[in-house]
Amino acid sequence: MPEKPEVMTVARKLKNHLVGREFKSVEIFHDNIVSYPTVEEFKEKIKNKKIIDITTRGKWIVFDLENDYLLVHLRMEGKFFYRTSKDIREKHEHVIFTLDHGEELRYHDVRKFGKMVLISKKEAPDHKPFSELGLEFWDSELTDSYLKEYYKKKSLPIKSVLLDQSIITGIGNIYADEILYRSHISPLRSANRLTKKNRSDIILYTREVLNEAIDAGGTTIRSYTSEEGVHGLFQQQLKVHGKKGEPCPNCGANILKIQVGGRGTYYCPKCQKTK
DNA sequence: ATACTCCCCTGAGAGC
DNA sequence: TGCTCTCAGGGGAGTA
Repeated sequence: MPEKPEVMTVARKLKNHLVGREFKSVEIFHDNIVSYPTVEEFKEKIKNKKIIDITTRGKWIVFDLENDYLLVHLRMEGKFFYRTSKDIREKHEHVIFTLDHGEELRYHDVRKFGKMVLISKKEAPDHKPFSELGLEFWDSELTDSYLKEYYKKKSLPIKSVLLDQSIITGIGNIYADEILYRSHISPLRSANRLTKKNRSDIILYTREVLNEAIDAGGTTIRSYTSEEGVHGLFQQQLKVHGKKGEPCPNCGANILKIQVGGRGTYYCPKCQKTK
């Protein structure tokens, strides 16, 4: 389940291999992966597009193609592999880009949850998904007063609000738990009842957790691995996520697992106070 | 406007 | 062994 650190790791690997190359054509084997424009337009527009750069915005991988952006969201299990036209297509390879030199970039996604968007740079800023993404965690505009403006309208649990990509973008289920643990805030607290100190801690520890995870190359958990060198080690530094029944590293209390907004949520009931 | 529910999709793991 | 059931979850759509 790639979040910002994993997406950045994948994007960096792709960049090293693909900048300066060209998409010759593309084959789509599962139409729902392409969310914009139509599949036919997507196939037509991608032809002979040179890859200038590869970056990220939120959890999206951004292929900079001169006049267009190709955006890819890996969702739960999306991965890229390099193959050649001689390799038979595997069961879960749904999109195959033909590059030069007979090489192919294949998008593999067991759950078929991933999404791709091909959009001109001109219309991109006012179009989904760019138009609905909040601040990156490193943005200097991410301040207590910025969060306050959003949080004051939110009675939802802070865990759910951390996953709202229109406020801070890039946080997913694993890092949300870790951020709240370090902030000593219960995942169940309503966002509009947080103190200024709570909001400042969220910003501080969001940056701390995500930067540490990036340094570790991301988190490798459950099915999420990638042939393209994403074998992150941050799972070794997780304090609460996935630790149900284990002692809290801080106080020794049993880590609990609950559901918050339909998401599995791990926390220490002693360190992370409800008020 | 916010918040809630359902849905997408498949494989892993539990229970029998 | 092999079957059926439940769960995992980011985010979009539809509805209250």
